[in-house]
Amino acid sequence: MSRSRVPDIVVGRLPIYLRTLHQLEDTGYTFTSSQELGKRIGISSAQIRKDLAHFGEFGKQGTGYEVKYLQEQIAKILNVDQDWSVALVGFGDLGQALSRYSGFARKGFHIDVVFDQDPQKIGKKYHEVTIYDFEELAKIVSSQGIKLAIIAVPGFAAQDVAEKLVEAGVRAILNYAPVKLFVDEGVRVEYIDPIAHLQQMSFYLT
Amino acid sequence: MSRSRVPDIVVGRLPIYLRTLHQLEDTGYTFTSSQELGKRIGISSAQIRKDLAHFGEFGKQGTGYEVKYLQEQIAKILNVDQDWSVALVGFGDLGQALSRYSGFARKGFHIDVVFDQDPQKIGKKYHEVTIYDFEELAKIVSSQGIKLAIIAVPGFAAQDVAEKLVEAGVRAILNYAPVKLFVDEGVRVEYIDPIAHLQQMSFYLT
DNA sequence: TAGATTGTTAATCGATTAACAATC
DNA sequence: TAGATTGTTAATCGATTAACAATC
Repeated sequence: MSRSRVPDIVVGRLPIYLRTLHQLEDTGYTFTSSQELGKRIGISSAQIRKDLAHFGEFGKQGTGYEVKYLQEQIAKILNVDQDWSVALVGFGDLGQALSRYSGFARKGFHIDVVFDQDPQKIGKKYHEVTIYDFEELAKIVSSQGIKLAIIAVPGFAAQDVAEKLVEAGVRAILNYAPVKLFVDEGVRVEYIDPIAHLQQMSFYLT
Repeated sequence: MSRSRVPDIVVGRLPIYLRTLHQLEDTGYTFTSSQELGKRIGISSAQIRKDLAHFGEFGKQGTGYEVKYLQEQIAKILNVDQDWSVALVGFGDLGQALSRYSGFARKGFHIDVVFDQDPQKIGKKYHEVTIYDFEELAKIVSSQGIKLAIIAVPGFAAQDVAEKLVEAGVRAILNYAPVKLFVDEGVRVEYIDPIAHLQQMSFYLT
């Protein structure tokens, strides 16, 4: 079964499944079912079973899924059964907040290098991280084999940063800048845009 | 033409259209076309025309759309031709970063009140914002008629906070906690989950 | 007029849901 | 055995794309 054609929308739900399985585990569940999961996530049980079927068979008729086992399997599928080294570009307000946020590391995404172009910041250490000159990005990212990056620079600079990152070997970018990024096919980009979400919701307000 | 059945996915694209129109305006464009917009956003021109058709006719055959006019119309549709007062709940690392982020206010979403349950923080002022006791949430939110809120509390506390917010009259919630929120029908919830995005992308890494 | 682009309808594509035989 | 739940197929639903008459 080739994974190359698993719909992106299905892959996007796997982290939610994983999260929910952790919550079930914390609550003391040993087994669960597609129905239970669906209820907690807010989708149908059929969708969960169909999603999982893309990757194999993980349950037992009559009894459902073993929480721990399904958790491990999904973690493996997502490649989050290992740690990842992440580059952060941009150390303004947002970048600083992201670098201080412990949630990334707790889930295995370690922000190991940070870049900025401000001479005031370069070379300094803030809360354990050293800021490198943006000029050194190519050298450092490629020598450390970093595949994941977070962009937290102003919109006008984001496309340029993305190109440099991809050039240096980055294959996936989490982009906080409010611009569409155009990158080589095969490089993944995900967007975080809270303003867009607020605007979408304000549509429904009176 | 009833707007009550505009698909949510269409509403979700309007902020992107708006953003792109601003960029075009900044670059000096007076007119644009669905093709131009589509190219910049990465979707088809047909989709843009079809999306806009839900709300009226905004273009001219042969010449396309006037940038400024379409901008104003979409802003009006989204209700972002006015300012909104926003409540922020949770003043930990994330909440502090959000309250310091000027991007919300710049787009008309003003974080006017902040709540936390930590007695160490309550009553203090940080960068112009005063922190209120979580106990006062109902009173303050309802008396100020606040309809929009941002949740930045730990996962285990989020559902409880959401219920209190809705009780106090909040109709739309931007949720940074990694949990599904169950709220009354008619209350909108959007989720910000960078970890989920990173995990989704790591699926594609080797 | 000729070229360009809209708004809209029909065709296609893909995702979700319903249903059920298999089986624990 | 009886009840529960899986994995999977078929039916439904909804979103995207293609195509084109209308018209600036």
